[in-house]
Amino acid sequence: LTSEPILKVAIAVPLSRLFDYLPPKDGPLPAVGARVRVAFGKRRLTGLVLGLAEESDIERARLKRCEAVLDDAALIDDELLWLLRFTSEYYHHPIGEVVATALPALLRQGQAVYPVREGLAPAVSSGAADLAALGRRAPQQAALLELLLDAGDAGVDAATLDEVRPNWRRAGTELIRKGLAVRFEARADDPEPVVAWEPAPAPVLSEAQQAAVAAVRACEVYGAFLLDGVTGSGKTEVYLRLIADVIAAGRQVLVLVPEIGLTPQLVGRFRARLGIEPALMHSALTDHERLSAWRRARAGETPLIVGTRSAVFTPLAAPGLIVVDEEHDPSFKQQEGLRYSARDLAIARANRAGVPVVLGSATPTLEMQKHCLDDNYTHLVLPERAGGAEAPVLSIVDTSRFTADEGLSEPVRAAIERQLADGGQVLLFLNRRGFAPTLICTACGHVAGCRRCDARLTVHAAASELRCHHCGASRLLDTACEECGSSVRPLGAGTERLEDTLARAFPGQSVMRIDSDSTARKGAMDEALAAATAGTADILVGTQMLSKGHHFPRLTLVAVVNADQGLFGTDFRSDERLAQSIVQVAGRAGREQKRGEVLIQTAFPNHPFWRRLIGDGYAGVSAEALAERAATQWPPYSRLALLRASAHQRADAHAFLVAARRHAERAGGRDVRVLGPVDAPMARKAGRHRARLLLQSGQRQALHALLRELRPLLEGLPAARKVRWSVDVDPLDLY
DNA sequence: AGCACGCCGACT
DNA sequence: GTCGGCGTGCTC
Repeated sequence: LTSEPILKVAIAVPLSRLFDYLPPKDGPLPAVGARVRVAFGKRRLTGLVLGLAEESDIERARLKRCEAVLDDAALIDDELLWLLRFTSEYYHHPIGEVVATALPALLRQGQAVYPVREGLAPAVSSGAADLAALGRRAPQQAALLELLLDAGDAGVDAATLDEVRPNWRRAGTELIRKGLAVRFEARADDPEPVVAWEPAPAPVLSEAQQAAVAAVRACEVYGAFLLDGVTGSGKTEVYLRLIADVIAAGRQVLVLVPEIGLTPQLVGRFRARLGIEPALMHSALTDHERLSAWRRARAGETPLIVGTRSAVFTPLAAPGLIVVDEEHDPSFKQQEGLRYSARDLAIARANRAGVPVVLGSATPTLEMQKHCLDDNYTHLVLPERAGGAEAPVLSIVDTSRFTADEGLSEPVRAAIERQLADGGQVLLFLNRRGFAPTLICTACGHVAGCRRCDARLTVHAAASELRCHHCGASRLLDTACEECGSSVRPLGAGTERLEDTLARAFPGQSVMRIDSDSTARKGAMDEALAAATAGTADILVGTQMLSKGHHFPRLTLVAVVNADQGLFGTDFRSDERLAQSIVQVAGRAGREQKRGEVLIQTAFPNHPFWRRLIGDGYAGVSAEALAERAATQWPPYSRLALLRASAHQRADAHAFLVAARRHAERAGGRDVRVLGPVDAPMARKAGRHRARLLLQSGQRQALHALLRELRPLLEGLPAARKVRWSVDVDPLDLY
């Protein structure tokens, strides 16, 4: 006689362990993957059963019994459970919290997967005769019964009854007592999916597209494919053929996109070409909409799921293909709490499910290209479509020769004039908000700094303020130097100043600035974009937020005002990002019959980066970066982990990382290196001091083993010190 | 994370 | 005399 099994339950607390419970007093054992309601401390919480065990570290007598089983079968199947466990292990994040992020809010709160439909139905034996018998003596009951008989065997929902006969319950109880009606409770299924419509005809594929489709089609198990092609090269068409295949085979496709708001065209094309309504998963859904989409995906009722990063956790009854569109987009990476990369999890999931994963991008990340070089992934290249718009001319403007005091150099000014005279629209891209990034004293050189952190303050002229773009602090604009009282001068140019300069340089033209300051008001962004698209604005000044997703038909010139930021960044991705954003903005310059022009203002015109970009475009830049990293940093570069800590007290964040570092160094014999001093300047943001420690290893296993050892140390921190920490794993060490 | 316990300052 | 501040510890 074996003893009762023990339930291993994941609970949403920041502890990386499972909690043991005894099964409920009566009723069947919960399935692995089912939710249970448990007492946890003084609280009642919903947890997910992740396993059954014979024994527990805690003696049985001290174990609590779980109070209720919320699902009569597994809510989460083995495939998805594996992904949740993997996520927890890989990102060193508590399993309960991973489960919580993966579940729709309503399920996390313990609601039933399917809403219950309750109502009243006529008893099989009842009929017109009973109606007559009730007669005038019981008119309420008679009327209700008539309603039920009209509805037939299926009966009527309580909700419907509430509407047509608000006081039906009294009469209903009587009818039930008399055996004339029965109460029913049934699972309310989701409505039938929208009837398919006639798919739009498919265009003829280019040779490269055919080859790409054939390569993925030939893959009947897991395989990763990098679909590399610029905008307009026909990536979507490749997705469409593959998706259509998979759906025809009765399986499901999961498509991850960076931001659903930016991809209405993509969803529209799916709809038109596939003749089905995709299920959308994104943050703008209500809890009920999200649960409904989740349910349908899980039941296999919807063949196509399109969603943003959290959609990687959508359950799939029959996965057949995973697509990650714009693979390089940073929004696939969650930057808070559980720091997961939806792209990497999508790859892991495809691997586990034994299905192909297609990663599309015009500017693929270095790590994906490295995988292709190593033959882990298949590189599918779509050349620019013949007959399409010609690629724009890129040229460099040397700001060490042409001064660009207020953001605008003479060659750029001349180009703007030329393009405007020709009826074109101009976009100036400057990734720096405000009037000027610095306020400097003309006498002593003092720079206005933030009092809350060590960043310099940005001048916002319209608001007459100095603002810290780091911690958010702001104060009134100084009229004189706070140190010596001499006059102060704004140095350098932000979007606000550039807008000013342009308005003065081109008096007759309309200048429009689009950045997070100008679009802070609700709806302002849409208005601005509408004006920009319609062409009512001749000159656009914008930050990063303007770099993607919008098409301006009249645009012929793009000027990258300050291109040097990305050139010498400390972030190992900064050059990659710079190339990506230039390629992105450049891709939008030019209209029919008119080749676009891209001007890049830089003080380092001879930097090899520009030579490559102009010569070979993004491929050249990334090839160079790949070669350079292969020579200097790989393989260690391929296994990185960033340990982040933040605390109210600077000393606390510091002490924490010192402890982590000491531990890491003791473990040094196992091929893990600690990079960067803990004493590097700590940023202050949102009232917290943040510090980071970079760990590097040639061996994935060794790095993860070390992080696992660090976990108890991290979790054992006194809560009162308010130290928060997280681990970033980046990113080549997946498969 | 939440929640309770526990010990020290200003108050219905 | 208590209410409540947050430091400390615990959660199967």
